[in-house]
Amino acid sequence: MGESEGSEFPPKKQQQQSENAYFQTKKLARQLDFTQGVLPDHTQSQPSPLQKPPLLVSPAAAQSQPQPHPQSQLQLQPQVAEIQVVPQQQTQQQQQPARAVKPESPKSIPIPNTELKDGTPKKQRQCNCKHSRCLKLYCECFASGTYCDGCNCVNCYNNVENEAARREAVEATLERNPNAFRPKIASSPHGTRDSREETGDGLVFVKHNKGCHCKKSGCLKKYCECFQANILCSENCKCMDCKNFEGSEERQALFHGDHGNNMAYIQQAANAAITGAIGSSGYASPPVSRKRKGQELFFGHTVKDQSFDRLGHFQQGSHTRPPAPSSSLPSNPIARAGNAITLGPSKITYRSLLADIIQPQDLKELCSVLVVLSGEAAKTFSDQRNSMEKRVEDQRETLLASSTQERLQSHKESDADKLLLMIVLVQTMLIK
DNA sequence: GAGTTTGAAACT
DNA sequence: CAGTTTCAAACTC
Repeated sequence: MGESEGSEFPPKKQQQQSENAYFQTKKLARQLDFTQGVLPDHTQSQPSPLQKPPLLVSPAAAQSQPQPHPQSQLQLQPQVAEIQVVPQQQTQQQQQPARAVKPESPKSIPIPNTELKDGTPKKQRQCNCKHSRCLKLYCECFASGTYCDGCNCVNCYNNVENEAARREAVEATLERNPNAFRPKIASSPHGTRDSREETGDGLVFVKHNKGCHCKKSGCLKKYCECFQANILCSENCKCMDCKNFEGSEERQALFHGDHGNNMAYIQQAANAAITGAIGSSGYASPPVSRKRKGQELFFGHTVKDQSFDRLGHFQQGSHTRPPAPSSSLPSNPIARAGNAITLGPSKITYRSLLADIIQPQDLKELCSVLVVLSGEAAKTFSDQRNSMEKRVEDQRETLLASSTQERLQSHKESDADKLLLMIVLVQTMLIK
């Protein structure tokens, strides 16, 4: 058994099945054809600016799950949400209604696994697979639906040249798990963008679809998929000794670390908020370069894991251990219910990425900054198109209005996001 | 950079 | 479905 050659592609099992399942898988493959750009008609899907493109779905999955962003039909789930500043252009794009997006070429499939370091967007991440031929989910590229490009992998089949093998691998993978390429982190059925929009409170429901099964990491290391995605563990998780829950001291210790003055950090967080990275199909956090000491960014313990699940019991941290009286509804010391709105079925609520960075008192300052900036912007554009000026003025007015004491007193965490967004927008306009 | 740890994915 | 093995990323030194 020659080691790296060990596994066959397709695996024997699949080969055997392949005849019987041929037509079925063919059908699947059609939808999964990364190279074609022919999209099934999913126009009923709602293009959600808040939702990253999930995956190609099997027919079954397609039926049972909310439809992803059209683009997703070709782009597999991005592992990471883009958090860089999003120029208005992009915003507009996001707002565009469903439209079939056709990849220019296979190479376009790769999702910008934006890796931000100091605010600099980086290229798609590179895998280092040696034994999987990059044809299994072990491979991040494959798992995210992208071709390997510039990776350090060995014997890679995840490329155009080996499209056939790749396709078979995709089929096999889907056979095992029809949702294999679907986002692991996604808004819950109750937490689509609609919810968020409707509430106006920036609520969003995010959790790991399968949940993690961590045993030793306390769910506070990137081994943990939830942690890596910057979300709290949920009732889906079966982890042990979980510390990735709202209120966890260990967890808080992580992000009360050193990102204090890191503008990039703030910007990223702001962008995440802006782009709606949270709840996206992709991870909400930048994949940050590997080798990081200490668990740097915890961009927002973005999600608020509300304590009760539908059955009235809470899991957080409990997936953990001693059979806590789960039925007795352990008073959840954590759920700092500040904004902990009880959301019925969904126990996760959106929480500002900046909630722990920007304090209530900072809001006023932010307002001031924005007022000044918008004022400058207004001047800058005063001799330009009236519409532009008006726009800025509008923003300014909006801001001023929102700066009232009353507003500040009843501020919500999401205000920080909005303020930063406005600042970014105004700055962008000024730069232009 | 090498070695270890970890947990998801794959396999039995 | 549970247990085991394989794998590659995360992490440590």
